[in-house]
Amino acid sequence: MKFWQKLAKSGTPPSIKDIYMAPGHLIRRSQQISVAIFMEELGEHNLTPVQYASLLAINDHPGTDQRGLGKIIAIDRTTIATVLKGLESRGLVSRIIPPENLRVKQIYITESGQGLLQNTVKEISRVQERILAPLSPVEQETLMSLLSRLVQLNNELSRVPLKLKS
Amino acid sequence: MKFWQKLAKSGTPPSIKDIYMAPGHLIRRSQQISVAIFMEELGEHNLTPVQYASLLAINDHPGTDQRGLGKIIAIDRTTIATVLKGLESRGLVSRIIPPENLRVKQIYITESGQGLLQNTVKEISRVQERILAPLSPVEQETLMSLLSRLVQLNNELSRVPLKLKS
DNA sequence: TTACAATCGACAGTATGCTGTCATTTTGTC
DNA sequence: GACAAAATGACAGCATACTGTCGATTGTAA
Repeated sequence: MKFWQKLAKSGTPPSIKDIYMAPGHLIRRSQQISVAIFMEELGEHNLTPVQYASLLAINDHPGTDQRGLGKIIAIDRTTIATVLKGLESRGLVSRIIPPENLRVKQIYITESGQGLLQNTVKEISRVQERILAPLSPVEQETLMSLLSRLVQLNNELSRVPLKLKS
Repeated sequence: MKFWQKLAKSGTPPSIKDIYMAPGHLIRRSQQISVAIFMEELGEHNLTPVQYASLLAINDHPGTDQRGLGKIIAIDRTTIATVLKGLESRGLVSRIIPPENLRVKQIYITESGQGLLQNTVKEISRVQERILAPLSPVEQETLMSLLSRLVQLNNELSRVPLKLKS
């Protein structure tokens, strides 16, 4: 029986040490560390994880509108709008209102944006390496596999479910 | 060889499908889902994950100052200050400047705060259950163990290393 | 004791992440 | 064709997360 089940039965609030073993805390810490490593490697390019993921999504799906891009990488509609506005102001991306649908803004990557993707391949690789560095190769595989299942099967629970573009 | 190592060798930027398998993305998604589940269970108590962790830390280490509390749960000095200000305004916590050290604010949990901890034991238990629900009991153990090692060994890499209070 | 260093809270600024709401535009239905 | 419903971008508001900086306070060493 897990410690939080025991606590729930006895009605006792957890202590701090319990928190250190709780999934929510471990996931939050992992995210903090993952972002910190990313910023160490990509900080000189002024790139954040979300900005990078957005650039990649645009590179793969040019012409998609803002909300659509958000769904591809599971980023909130408001957040993706802010991110794209920033990327546009840096000349990495262009937002175009097509004449046939004045509601949407289609996003395209610029040459500058593509150049940035080319120039960060090694750094991106190092980020993934460093995040998993404490684990053995087999353990790394196991962790990725378990997280994949966790994320896929819980997908609809998140506020912004990831929707693959067909 | 991992896909990002192949890409780094060939100098090719990843595609979106690569991202779906990358540690950074999986960890970010896990965090989104974890927070969403927490808010579903605790939303009616107007409690966020960070607010809850802060309350627990204060309950366990009453009288600690703001920065000290942050170190216990790996929360940035600015963020913890904002969180504690909010908790104080809701009467869950009191911030006291001790006469012997006018620099610091010692934090104490109020009766109201302790009551909140008592009234959320079951919900907190459900949060942990639901996050891990897609995995079998053995897989849950494995995941927690791997994440623990990842977080402990990468601890110093994060901007706010977790420091256990002795 | 005086000068310097370290510590702490607070603020400004930036970015992510989410809710609700609004105006505009498009689409679907009668 | 008119009208309601759906879709989209934008904004306000709140919470987390981090950097850099400042002033006030405390500790240390010359």
